[in-house]
Amino acid sequence: MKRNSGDGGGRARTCDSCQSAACRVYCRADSAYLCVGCDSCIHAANWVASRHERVWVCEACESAAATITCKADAAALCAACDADIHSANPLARRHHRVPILPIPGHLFGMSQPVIRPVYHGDDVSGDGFAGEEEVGPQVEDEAASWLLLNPGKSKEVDDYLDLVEYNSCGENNNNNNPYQDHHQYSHQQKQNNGKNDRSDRVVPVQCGGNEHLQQLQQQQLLQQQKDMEYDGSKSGFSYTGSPSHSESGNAALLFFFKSMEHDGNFYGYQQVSLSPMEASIVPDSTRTDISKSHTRPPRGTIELFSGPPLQMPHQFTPLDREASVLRYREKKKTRKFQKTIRYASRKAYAETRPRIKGRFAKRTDVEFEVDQMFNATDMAESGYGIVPSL
DNA sequence: CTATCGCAGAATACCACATAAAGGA
DNA sequence: CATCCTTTATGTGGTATTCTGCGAT
Repeated sequence: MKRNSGDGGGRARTCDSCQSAACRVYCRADSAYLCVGCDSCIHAANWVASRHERVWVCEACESAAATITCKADAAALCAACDADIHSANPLARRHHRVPILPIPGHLFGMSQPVIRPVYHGDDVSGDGFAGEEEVGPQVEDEAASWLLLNPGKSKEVDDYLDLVEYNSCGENNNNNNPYQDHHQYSHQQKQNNGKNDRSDRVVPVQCGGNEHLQQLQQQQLLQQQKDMEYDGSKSGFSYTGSPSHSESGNAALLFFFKSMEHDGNFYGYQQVSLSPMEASIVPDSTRTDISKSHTRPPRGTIELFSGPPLQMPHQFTPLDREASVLRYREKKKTRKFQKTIRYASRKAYAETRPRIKGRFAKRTDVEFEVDQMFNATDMAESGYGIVPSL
């Protein structure tokens, strides 16, 4: 896990039991932070243990017990993060928040909240849309259709993602760790993306068992994928994701907002680049819903969303719907599509750095001296030194 | 109908190094 | 508690390479 940079906060707390995985729940009875696996082991051991009152760990800082649930964001937050996040802007202040409820039973099969990575920043930045867009009923439907999954759709999506089978797979797995399962899956997917093997494996191999059955499942999934992609295009919104910089692990998302289909034709699509830092401070249920309800993201992205088996949102009240649509519109207005430079100084250095075939090259002594001379001259002329960081 | 090829465009990897951030003294 | 030093992780851009989708054959 990358170290949080900037004002993002501290590191995720590790499980008090295994000391390795990131904790997800806080057991009040044991005063212990636990990962999903350990929680399952410990609290499924006996009836008394299962009655331990537990709460989710704050999804923002991942290091303190959550005290409130933000209904608008579908996120469990600690008091500090709640104050931080919901004082950011008037819209955030309007979020409906309630004291967090203890987790009943054990984690698997929970309806909410969904454990997922949290991104900080203020949503999809960028603005690829030329000018203001009209918000017509079509757009509203578009927003609603993706924001608010109805139970019927959930089933569809569930089927498509093969969640049922996948979940059961995870349960059958020896380590009982859905996080690891997911990671293994993504890793496997990476391994399989060679030119000679284009069959993006959806069904995890470790499920083992009948090879023929797996092939059949793969075929079905491919067909379902095709269907879903078509449906996604029709609804005017599909997305794919990729890490912008695999080296740094900085997983940026690439959202492709396919324009609405009119008269059976597509009118191009627009691309949104979203880095985790550009994503919203408030854990965004909208984005989460999108991630859950769309086509399987390509390699790289899956790691970003690695977590326990995906769960569909439980129930949306009219208030939730209104809030979600409102947030969707707000985001659409403030989208920025161009790349955001976080450190101008780094950009400046990168631009002046010597390159060989586009790659950064080592500076020779001569170049270094010349560079220093120029720097000295610049400082003398401008009175400024290094370009200040943003 | 399927397989293969070529092409175009998108996505990703790679590099060095300044700097932010964390931790220890 | 504040300061300094060391270590580690991150971010930056241009080009080459790889991947992917699609049409032609």
